[in-house]
Amino acid sequence: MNTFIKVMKALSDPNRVKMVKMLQAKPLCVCEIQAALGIAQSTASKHLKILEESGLVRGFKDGLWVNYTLSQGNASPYSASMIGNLKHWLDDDPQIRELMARLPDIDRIDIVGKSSG
Amino acid sequence: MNTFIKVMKALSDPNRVKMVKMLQAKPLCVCEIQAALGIAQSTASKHLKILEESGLVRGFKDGLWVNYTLSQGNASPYSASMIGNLKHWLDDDPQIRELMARLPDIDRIDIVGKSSG
DNA sequence: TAGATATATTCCGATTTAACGATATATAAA
DNA sequence: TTTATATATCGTTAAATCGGAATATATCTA
Repeated sequence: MNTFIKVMKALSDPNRVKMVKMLQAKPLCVCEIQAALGIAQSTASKHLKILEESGLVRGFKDGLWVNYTLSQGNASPYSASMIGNLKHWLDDDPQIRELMARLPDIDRIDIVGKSSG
Repeated sequence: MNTFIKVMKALSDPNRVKMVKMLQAKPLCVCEIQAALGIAQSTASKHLKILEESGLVRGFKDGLWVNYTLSQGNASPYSASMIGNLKHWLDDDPQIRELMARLPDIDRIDIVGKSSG
């Protein structure tokens, strides 16, 4: 029961759902997700932790960066099923469309140093 | 997006998930659900309202009673899909098993007057 | 070692949520 | 109309949640 509740709670927040949709396109680091959603770094990091603990995403450390990806059947059947559903769900949503349209322009290389200039 | 979030939020609470599982077996009125879960009447009523607004359940008035049932494809694809998933999900869960085992004994006829005796 | 940087964690305030008791509403029966 | 009863709503309280700023941690570079 708790495993199921965790997945439902993880998907109860618009920012976390947006993160899942973004990760369908490509792996992203925290700073890219933060930039795409326009939220604080700590907020992005915390949301990703909740997603990870639900089994929906995984984080792979690569030097200073942590690359997040969608889980691939390794976690619970609930998270696996929801990841499958979300492959097509919400594709028509205006917020999601706008976000996905901007995603190709989001790149950690462009983000570096943005805050100071 | 909001439609999807509502379904996820509705299924983020253990008592509401239990209600959905119970309604798989048979339609139930508020007082039966309240009795099965051991919660206050106002609490049961509010949870059912949240489930109804998410499209997961529907309430049919019958005199003094309101019979709640699972929705049947009339609502959003999200609620329809989750209702389908929950047909088999959580059947092994200890809390759900115990609840479902007690369900045949729950009947509004037996509940009437229970509080004063 | 010292400095820079990406991420995680902590702290705090604002909002939401869940629970209950009390009350309001609607309907059936007397 | 009065009484009883099933459900819905309101008011309140405690706990959970979300957001950002500040700080801690880890890693790369000089």
